[in-house]
Amino acid sequence: MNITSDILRGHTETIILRHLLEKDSYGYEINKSIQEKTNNQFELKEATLYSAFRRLESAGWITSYWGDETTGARRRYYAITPEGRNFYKQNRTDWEEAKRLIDTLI
Amino acid sequence: MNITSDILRGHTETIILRHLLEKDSYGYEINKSIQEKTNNQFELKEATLYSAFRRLESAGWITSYWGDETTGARRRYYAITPEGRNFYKQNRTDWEEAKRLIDTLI
DNA sequence: TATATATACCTTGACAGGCGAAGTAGATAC
DNA sequence: GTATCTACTTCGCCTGTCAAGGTATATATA
Repeated sequence: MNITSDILRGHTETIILRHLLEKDSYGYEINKSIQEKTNNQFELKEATLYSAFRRLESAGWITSYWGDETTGARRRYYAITPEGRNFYKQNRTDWEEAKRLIDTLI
Repeated sequence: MNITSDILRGHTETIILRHLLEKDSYGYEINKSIQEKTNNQFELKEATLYSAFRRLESAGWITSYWGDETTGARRRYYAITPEGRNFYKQNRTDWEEAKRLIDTLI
């Protein structure tokens, strides 16, 4: 199946933050992880992923730094901030509420 | 609470179709019904509602006709088509799948 | 040696749906 | 006579997704 962009919309940031709760990570790894978790049913498009990083960082919910890889491609790591954690929690709550609302309406 | 536009996105059409499964209806009534069902936690904005009608009709999922009110404001009634019913069913299925996916990711 | 593939990031511009704002118009309440 | 409710409509903005294109390093493979 494929989850449509419109249903995905609004969850991208929460999905990223969820991943960063566990550990600092970088775009490529986050996306691979999403694919694995969903048995390749789902992936974030690169442009979507990286534009979400920009939003999250400028909102203060994540910070970033370059990894010190001595070999291979460079990696930009992201870390969640305390504000990011709160934002994540709020999103989780909103999602539970939204699920209930949508379920009563469709 | 307020469900955000981004989470709403993609469900507007399904919500409308759901309502039309029961009976032919018109914009104002559909919106009132949504407000009642959700205890005023949620409403479709008029512009959103009516632009969704346009999409649904041009896609062949609903048809419309003017009511024969002899008093009060005129009403444009909408009826769901067989294709609309199929589309609705598919959307329901997709939603169940999407819920599961999102729940594993956030 | 060339070339394909995987890792890893980035930018630009188009597109689509939600929505604020504004308008029209008849009916009813006060 | 004026406010409120019913009922529909259009215009233009905003925002998130994504297709398409690009850069660069490392490894496998033919």
